[in-house]
Amino acid sequence: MSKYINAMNDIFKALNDATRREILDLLKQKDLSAGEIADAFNISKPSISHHLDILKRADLITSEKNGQFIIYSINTTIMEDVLQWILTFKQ
Amino acid sequence: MSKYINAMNDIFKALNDATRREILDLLKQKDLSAGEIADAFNISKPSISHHLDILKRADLITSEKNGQFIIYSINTTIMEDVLQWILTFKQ
DNA sequence: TATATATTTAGACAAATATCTAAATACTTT
DNA sequence: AAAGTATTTAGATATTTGTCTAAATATATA
Repeated sequence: MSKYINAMNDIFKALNDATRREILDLLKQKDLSAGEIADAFNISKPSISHHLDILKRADLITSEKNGQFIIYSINTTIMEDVLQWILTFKQ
Repeated sequence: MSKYINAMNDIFKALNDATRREILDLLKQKDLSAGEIADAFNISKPSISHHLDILKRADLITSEKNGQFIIYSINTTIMEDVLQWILTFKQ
């Protein structure tokens, strides 16, 4: 099993959850702390933390510590892999 | 919850499995019967049938009965929804 | 009509997933 | 140093998922 296939697995797994897709939609607009992200959902902070971990493992987001906050940012370049796969279906 | 979001859920759920993505890759090349698809994998026919059902519910494939065979075809138009969503991440 | 072939449905089960609460870690402020 | 804030880790649990075998359904052929 190639690294490419593992990456695709991680990406599709990460995208297979409405909450995680919404998190990406939020981060598309601006960087946010874990707490700010959690505040946007009726889900506990530990659960959001877990979702962030899955997105991070898929390389869809990155994080940077800023004092006591952890700021999450979207990594749009990884979407290119999915985009390319999708494009193979265009005729 | 909108119909759009349900559709996206079904699509991402369907794509979140390497076997199902491979089935789509096969059907990209040509229409195949359920048996021909099953022959391409080391998975039982009932399991493949279940995968086909999930792909069909997501509208990613269509099926047509031809005698005792059921021929599956890819529906590329539904990929447009995913494509559009992915494209919102391009800067 | 009986038998063979193609596919799905039903039911079971182990593994993966999303969620929670409680506790731990790390940083900031008083 | 103690208390407060931000976040994650740990552990538990209910639900979902992928797989299997056995049985049912539908079509074709002898």
